[in-house]
Amino acid sequence: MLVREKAEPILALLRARGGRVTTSRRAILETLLGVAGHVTAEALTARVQAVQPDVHESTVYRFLDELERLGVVDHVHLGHGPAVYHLAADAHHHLVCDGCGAVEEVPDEVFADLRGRLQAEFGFALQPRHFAVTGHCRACAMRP
Amino acid sequence: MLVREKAEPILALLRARGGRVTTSRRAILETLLGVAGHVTAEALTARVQAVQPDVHESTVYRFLDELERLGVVDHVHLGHGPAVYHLAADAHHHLVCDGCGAVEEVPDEVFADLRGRLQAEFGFALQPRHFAVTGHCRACAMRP
DNA sequence: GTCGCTGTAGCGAGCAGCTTGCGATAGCGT
DNA sequence: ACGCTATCGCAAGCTGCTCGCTACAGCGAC
Repeated sequence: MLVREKAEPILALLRARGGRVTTSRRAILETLLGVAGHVTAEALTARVQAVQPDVHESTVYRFLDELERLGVVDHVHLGHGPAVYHLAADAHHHLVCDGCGAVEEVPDEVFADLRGRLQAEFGFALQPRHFAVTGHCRACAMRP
Repeated sequence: MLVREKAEPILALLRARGGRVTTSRRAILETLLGVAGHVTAEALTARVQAVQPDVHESTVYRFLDELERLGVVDHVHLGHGPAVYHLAADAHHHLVCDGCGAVEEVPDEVFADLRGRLQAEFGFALQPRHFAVTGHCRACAMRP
């Protein structure tokens, strides 16, 4: 399983920081690595519990927090619902439609001009990852 | 009181749509008009209750919703806390610092290039009002 | 005025999405 | 194998809103 190989260096990093590698954590990490794209904490918990039934929701939240501190994952708020988690290596930005909720991923490069401008004019280092950028998708823009 | 004059056309609009003007609603609207900038629903409720003690939190939420449907106010999520409400007429965007939580308001015009690009390349009509744009302010960008 | 239809109010309970305190358990360095 | 302590599962708690209910109060019509 490729996932297991990807998990090892992360677990090693965790250990190096004085953390402990438990069966729950291994299950959570491997599940997360096996998911393509976005997952909510709830969905991730459900998937983990399919393998290790008594891994608790709170354990998942605590470990995701830890992984975030290690720089392995990020969480993003796409709208009014739960946050979604994804691998930090897979960095990108999100356009979310206010009308239908559709999510489109866009490369960082699209934000280059804005980034330069905010830096120059406001000294602000843009990092638009934590919240999605909202608007209306092509289909929803047609209607009022 | 200037606020009372600004309230009237809005209340008239509300009435025209079949809504009713109650003392609670008048108090909420006048309080909102008297607040410069952003308020959370909770803070607004507290201010209203200083004048009309038994206006309930749920009434404030319901009326803010209504005002949002009328296009009078907008709510924005600046970060992980409660949403803030402000007058729709006072439209602008928000830069929020992930480090210290500082909020900077920027004119819409700064987003013009990005808007054009997202429109051209993705057919996406940018409306980045509902969620703040995150990053690091000058001070926080200095430190890791 | 006052009648009556119906939109709103206040209240309390409920809900989603997370967070926390706790005693028990299990990693991992020695 | 031992012991320190990080982490666990669990339940309860918290915040920020939302909803269902019944009584009340706008507002148009008479």
